[in-house]
Amino acid sequence: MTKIKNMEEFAALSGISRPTVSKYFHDPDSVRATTRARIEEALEKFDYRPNIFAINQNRKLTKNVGIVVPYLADPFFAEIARYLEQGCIAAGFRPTLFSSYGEPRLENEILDGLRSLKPAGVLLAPLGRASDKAYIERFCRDVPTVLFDSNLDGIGAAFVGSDNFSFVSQTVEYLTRTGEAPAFFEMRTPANPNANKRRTAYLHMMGRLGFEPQVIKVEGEGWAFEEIGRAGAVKMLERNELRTDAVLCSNDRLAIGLLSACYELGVRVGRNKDCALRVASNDNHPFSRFTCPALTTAAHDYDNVAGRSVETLVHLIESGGKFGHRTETLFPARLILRESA
Amino acid sequence: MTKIKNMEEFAALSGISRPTVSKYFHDPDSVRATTRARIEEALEKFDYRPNIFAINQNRKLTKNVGIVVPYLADPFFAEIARYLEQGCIAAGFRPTLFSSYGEPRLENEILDGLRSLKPAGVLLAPLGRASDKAYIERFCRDVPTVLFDSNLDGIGAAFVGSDNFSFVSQTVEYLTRTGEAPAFFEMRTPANPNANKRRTAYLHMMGRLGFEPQVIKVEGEGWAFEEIGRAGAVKMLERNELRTDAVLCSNDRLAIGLLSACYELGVRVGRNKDCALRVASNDNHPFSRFTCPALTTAAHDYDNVAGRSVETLVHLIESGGKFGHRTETLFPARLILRESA
DNA sequence: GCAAAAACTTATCGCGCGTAAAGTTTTTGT
DNA sequence: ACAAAAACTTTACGCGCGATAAGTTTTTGC
Repeated sequence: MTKIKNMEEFAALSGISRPTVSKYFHDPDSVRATTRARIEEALEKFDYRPNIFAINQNRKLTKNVGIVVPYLADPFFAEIARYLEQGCIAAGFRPTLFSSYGEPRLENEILDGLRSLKPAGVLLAPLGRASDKAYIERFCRDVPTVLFDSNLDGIGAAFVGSDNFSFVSQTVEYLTRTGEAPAFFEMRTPANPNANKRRTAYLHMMGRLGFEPQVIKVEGEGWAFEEIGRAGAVKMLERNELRTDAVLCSNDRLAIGLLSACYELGVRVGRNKDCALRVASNDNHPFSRFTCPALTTAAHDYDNVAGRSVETLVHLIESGGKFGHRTETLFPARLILRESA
Repeated sequence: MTKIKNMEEFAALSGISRPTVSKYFHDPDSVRATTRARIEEALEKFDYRPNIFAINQNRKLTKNVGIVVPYLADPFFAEIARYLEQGCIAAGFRPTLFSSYGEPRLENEILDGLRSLKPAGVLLAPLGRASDKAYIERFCRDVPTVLFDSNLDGIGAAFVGSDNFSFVSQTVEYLTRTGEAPAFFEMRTPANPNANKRRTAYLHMMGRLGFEPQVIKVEGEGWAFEEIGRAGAVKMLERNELRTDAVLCSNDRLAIGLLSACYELGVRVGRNKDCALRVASNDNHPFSRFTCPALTTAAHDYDNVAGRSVETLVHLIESGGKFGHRTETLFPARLILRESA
């Protein structure tokens, strides 16, 4: 088991010329089966791996893929990042995960750093409202990028996400069918464009069904949604602002805060007779099963959103980094009934 | 604003020789103030960045740092990863984040991939029991590595984590002082060595205080701790196994599941007279504030654990990758009293 | 079995930068 | 002001691999 320094040495030991070995590492199926076997035999004996920096320096197209999410400490993004990473690896790419942790400055820096990684493509869930859109647009002009989760009009080669109307229409329909029409509970200045789409969908659905809408906007900035939801809910409940006994939260993290407030104030939540409030929400956050009571929510299709995002990116890369026109793919929600509504 | 191809061109444009420019990028303080000014002036005008692959290929020591955690969808690890990333950046390194998602095979693959990144150092929170310890040990022999959160005896140049005895002693002391002595609630085969230390500390404390210990071991494998805790708690409560009215959970995620079970079964949790159970736990998980009731827990010193981990790694790197002897640094817990106990 | 196609070999260049040596200029301390 | 030290410039090589061209061997199809 000698230590192998470079591909030259390894090629000599395997009895194959270096260019052919190089071809093998680029795509094992591009060489003859017999030579592939000889290389792989040598590979077992000598445990050599090409120098990744030398590879990337010289290849025009690397196998790197950047995955950028707005806040990794949010289990929703951690979860979808997990799917995306696995999808990229399965497609033969080397994903690297980045989180901008809610800071536009950091988001820009990540894109800058990504540039110098010469990535074949990037999967980007932008911060949203806070994003430096011109900056991102410039980035997308240079690097094949698929946006996911959070759409920015016209930016990136494609968008893959969830159909917010499907989310809200199902919960509103369910709530109105089984009880009173819901109020809508959200942040005053949501970080994410999905929030706006959800509010619009709520207003639309209420109009269509002939109910009077009520939108409760709570104060707070940043990504501490649970605390913002809790504090806002305390105010809302103490002031008795609700004109109905049902609340639809813009997202599960707000709902978690709201349920926490209800518990503190002794407001019973659920669909039983002795309950004062029904609460539903959106996202199927990994913890929504464990709130008290368990949260009725509209679930993202994690599998399909992540899967299609990767597919689209691979397709984009194979198409040379440009699409004829920008596509937007939306997956519908799946309503998950639990105890809270 | 011409496009600059390489350092040669940039050096010419800035009026400084290439080797000096190279030195500047390695360490801006290593060049004279006047030349530094000239370079930085040119840098603003021309926006050039050295090719990161060429740098890393030729430097014996890169500025890369790998951060490896066992499960990034666990907000505890996402949170500590956030601190670590920021610490590494502040120290002038380029961190890359990896998660083994509970799979030993993936953990090994990450270490393999890390090897070829020639990292200056690695911050590793191993899976624990499931880890391939021989594999990790071999890795640590080649790459300067600081373990954090989860200790593996003798592996890595140093360990930084939390003092499990401090966690458990404070909660046990508090619970016994204010009511009945607690039972200990944990997984039968915990993934993490901290769990074993916590059980031992519990038994020790109970002995010291003269109480009869009771350890409840719930079934379940993997990293879905909430569901394991919930299912186990349902069984425990239905069978009426508890010989006390207080439960100390091994970690917050189990506690979240337990609280969920209590809610479902109508068992009131808290320190009020009308409550049937008190629940305390360990970790100060980001969501522990929002459980119902809010969870009394022993908090990790995120700041110090992450800060010291980075410090130790930087020190290790500056020492040439080896320490005289392996150090273990433990930070005590801070007891956080909330409604659950 | 034969020609064409496919896969291989040898040879050579280039990528962008780190690094070292030798010579030149600038700064420093007194 | 002067010598020593520090910082710079020029020159040159090497890192490990991608890529290409020209020539050779093997495979393929009929």
